[in-house]
Amino acid sequence: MPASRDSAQHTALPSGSPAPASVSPGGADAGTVPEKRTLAERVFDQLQDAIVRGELEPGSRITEPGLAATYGISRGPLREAMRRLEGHRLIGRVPHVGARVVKLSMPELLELFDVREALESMAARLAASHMTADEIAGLRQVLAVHESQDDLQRGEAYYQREGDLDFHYRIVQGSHNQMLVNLLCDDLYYLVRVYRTQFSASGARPQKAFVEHHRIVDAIEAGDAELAELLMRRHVSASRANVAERYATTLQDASSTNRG
Amino acid sequence: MPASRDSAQHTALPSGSPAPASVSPGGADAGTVPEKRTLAERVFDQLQDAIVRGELEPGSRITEPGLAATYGISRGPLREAMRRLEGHRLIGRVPHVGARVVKLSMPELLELFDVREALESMAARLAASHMTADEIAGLRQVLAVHESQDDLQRGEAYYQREGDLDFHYRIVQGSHNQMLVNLLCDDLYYLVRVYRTQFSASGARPQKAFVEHHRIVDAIEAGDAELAELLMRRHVSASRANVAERYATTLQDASSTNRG
DNA sequence: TATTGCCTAATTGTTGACAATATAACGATG
DNA sequence: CATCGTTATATTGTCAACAATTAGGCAATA
Repeated sequence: MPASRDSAQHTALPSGSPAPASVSPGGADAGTVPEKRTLAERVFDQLQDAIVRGELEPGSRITEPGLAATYGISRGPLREAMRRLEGHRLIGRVPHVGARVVKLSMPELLELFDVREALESMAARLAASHMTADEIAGLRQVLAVHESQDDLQRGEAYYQREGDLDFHYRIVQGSHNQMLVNLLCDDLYYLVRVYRTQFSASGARPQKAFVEHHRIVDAIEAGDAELAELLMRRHVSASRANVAERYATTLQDASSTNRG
Repeated sequence: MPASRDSAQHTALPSGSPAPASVSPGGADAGTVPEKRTLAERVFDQLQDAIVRGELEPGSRITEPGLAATYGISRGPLREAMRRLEGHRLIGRVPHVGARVVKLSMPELLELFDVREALESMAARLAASHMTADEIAGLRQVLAVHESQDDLQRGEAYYQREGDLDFHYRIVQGSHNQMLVNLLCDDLYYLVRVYRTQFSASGARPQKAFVEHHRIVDAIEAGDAELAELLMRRHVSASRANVAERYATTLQDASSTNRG
């Protein structure tokens, strides 16, 4: 049983939604209960959150005594949490030297997009075959919320970004391939969020993305695996191209500024 | 720097080969040097190897005092190694209960194949664009050794299996996408090896695989990314179908035996 | 006999102290 | 003045002991 005790709780949806199962008692501060989970697990979640939200400077050094003091635990469980973070690539470690918060370079980000393209297109393909009616309904609801919030606050809205990730998240769930779910939801999507805070990436091309999202759901609902795969591949690829182009522009501006 | 201190040393090739860089002093028993790496790293490698080779029964329980005694270390580093193994999905853990060696079920194995299909087809596509002449030459050499050994001992040869993995391994390296390399070489390929020992899978359809391997290299050498991707996808997919069919046959035999 | 409750034993979770290593500061020397 | 070697400090690696939790055995009871 390789199982999956992970598979993060996501769902930025404000109101009640069909949503997957796992509600888990991990939501915010659940009062002052003695906290049943292990210290290592708790501090792992806290550190993961801190890194993803950018509260821990990307690339900054983190020391064990420092963190242990901050979180009020000893170094034992802390080291286990750090080893886990290392596995998820949220921190980098060098033996006898120390650990640093992950700092994505643009090449690495583009690598991430290629991996996402491969995995998410496969997820869409499987989702078209395996997704249940309920799951598809939930997906449609995500899109609805998604758009209404875009009506409210256009542009690089916070909820738009989380909403986008929620959309992808649900399709991956819909693949019913647990290994895929673990890879994307437990590892890659956290890196995506790190990137978004690190580069303070604007939601980017929301209008086009909306249309693409709808087309993908249509294909999934129609059970057209090939089309769903193709559309998702294009969707991620376009997102990647968008980022790459912005980056190229930035580089160009910088160099011209340096010259002038 | 998410870096990559991992990326296992593979290479089942008997003679000297161009091979990638990282030779590292991790080769076999290097005498009686004081061993520079940390205990946690060493025991991680040892446990990983023991699991992959099937020396630790799949699904069997492993206790910390037991392992600590076996490897002559304390529980601290051992727990860190186990946390890492957990991240690589080679063991499953439940808090306060214990850990078990991974045991792949057939559905999980088929999931693994789907993920491989997605990632490796992407790797082949990138390899077609980014692989150097040297790397391609090395790849061809792998194929040569591969076939000559098949001449020697036909069928489910040990080297054939490792050779097959070596082939895939090098193409992934050739993608020059470090994230892809980490995912496949550090995680998935170990699971593949677990499966091979667990199901004592015969190399399976070696002749057909040979031809497919050659076609893939041809496409990569020609720089035909689309074709390389397509061929790799078919190659993995065929392998999956082969496994699935064997499994179906096994099930059928079992049920008819039960009936008869 | 099956079930329930307690109790013992074993294992996991956590801690603080000790040893080994690397970074940085500092002074000596060319 | 720059460079090299030494020392000092801080951090990481490792260990052994203690606390908390779980699983299994055993007796008592319906």
